[in-house]
Amino acid sequence: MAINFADSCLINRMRYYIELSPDDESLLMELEKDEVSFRSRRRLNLSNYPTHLFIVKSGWLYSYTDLDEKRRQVLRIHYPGDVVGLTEIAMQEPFSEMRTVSDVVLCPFPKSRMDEIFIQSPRLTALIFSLGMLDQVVLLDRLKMMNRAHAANRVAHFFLEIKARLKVHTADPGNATFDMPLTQEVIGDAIGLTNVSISNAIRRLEADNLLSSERKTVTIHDEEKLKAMVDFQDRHFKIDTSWFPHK
Amino acid sequence: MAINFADSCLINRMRYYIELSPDDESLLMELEKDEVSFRSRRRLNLSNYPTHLFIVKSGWLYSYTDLDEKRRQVLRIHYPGDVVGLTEIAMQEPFSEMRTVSDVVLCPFPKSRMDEIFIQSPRLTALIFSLGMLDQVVLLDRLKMMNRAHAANRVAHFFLEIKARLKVHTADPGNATFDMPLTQEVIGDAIGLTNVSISNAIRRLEADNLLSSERKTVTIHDEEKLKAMVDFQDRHFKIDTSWFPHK
DNA sequence: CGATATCTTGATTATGCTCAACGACAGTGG
DNA sequence: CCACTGTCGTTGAGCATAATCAAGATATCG
Repeated sequence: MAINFADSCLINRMRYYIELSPDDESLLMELEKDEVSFRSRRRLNLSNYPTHLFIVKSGWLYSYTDLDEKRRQVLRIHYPGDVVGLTEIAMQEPFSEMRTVSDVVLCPFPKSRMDEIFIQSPRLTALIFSLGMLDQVVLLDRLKMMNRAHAANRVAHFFLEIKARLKVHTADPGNATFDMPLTQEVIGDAIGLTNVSISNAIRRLEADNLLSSERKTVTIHDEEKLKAMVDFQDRHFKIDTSWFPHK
Repeated sequence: MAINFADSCLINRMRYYIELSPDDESLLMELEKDEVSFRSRRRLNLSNYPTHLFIVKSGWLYSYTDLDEKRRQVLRIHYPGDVVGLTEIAMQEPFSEMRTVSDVVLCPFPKSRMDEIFIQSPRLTALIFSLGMLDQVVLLDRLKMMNRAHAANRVAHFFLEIKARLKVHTADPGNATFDMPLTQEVIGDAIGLTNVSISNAIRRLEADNLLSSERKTVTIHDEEKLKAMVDFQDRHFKIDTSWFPHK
């Protein structure tokens, strides 16, 4: 019955940043008691969970909103160790829909469970708050690229961000090659381009020998050069925990 | 010596959403003990406050990052009642710069003061957390407009967002006319257009009799029509507080 | 009042969009 | 095992929106 700590991506991710007390770990494990599985490439019907948040236990999924009949905005890509729904915690009605990219296992828990964390662990609260704010910074980075960068640079930045996130969220050792199960259409809807432009951009990046992409994987050939080219900052690698409560 | 509650935009804004206990109010008032003033249209030098956050007591300012020599991305507009710097709380180094739009009074307080709130008031913590997440939703709305909407719609959406925010942040009764001290260049840098395009877009909106803009004010002529046109949602008006801790 | 910042308007250019057709591939069922 | 289907990625032609460059008009500040 005891959950192995190593099984929880969320706990591993939290541990990446701070030391967790046994109490903190129990609090987090409590959130992953239940599991629900979803098949690949399905729209999630979460009407059974109107006031729940979800921890991603395995698989990729993304949230989006429709704009008109043919266009949509992909808001966020979710990886194992993410908490899905935090962004919407203040909303009375859901404002986004979800789709799975691969087979996915989610752990639903009610919003009100956040209370217990807020009440029992100021230190964990500070970390969750910080990670939420960090997501905002990542969003601002994306906004910046959308507004000002050309297609190829947007795509390169998008891939670098995914690589940086995978490194913290999973046991990824940081290899040059990593999984990219998203279709070009989804990437386009995320960074504001059409699938056609994504295709052209990737081919241009390949021609310049900066990266290559085949069969749902991406290989970064010269990470430093690429980072410099798009002014990429890894927001996940290190955060400021110096001000956290000590308890 | 006693601060009048009504003097604090932040407390007023918080009160808009939940009832504050006397302890909560003291916690918040503690944050506004110090004041620093800045002149209009200045770049803020905050190197004296490397680990501080700021409550905006009066005036408008904005944060931005430079992209290249000639372009920058305006990240956020800050109004009275905002907490500036929350987004960067997890960053070890500042990632944005600030400029005042009008004369501004800020109340600086150290990051670590957030601890006291986390430790002493889970209810206030829940509210601050929710408002942070709400900012993310607003950011996602903006991202959506940037990626998919044409110039005029972006500008209209931007104005509607400001109007909605002013209503909650200040004692603004929701008049059709409101202050808009930002230059067209700043607006452009915020929503990813050049000053030229902003000018054209505003003139088109005026020609269509949807709004008018003169001398640093904007008047919305048909708010409902405009909201429908750009699919605007007011994220500030009402938030879900049902799950908050009661104490 | 002069100096500067801001806004307006026009001509030209460029990037990405739309529309469209084709090829590669995976999954399905006969 | 193979034809069938649908998704996904590639490539090309023409088009549209906003960028750039530039000059003139207006407003604002000291």
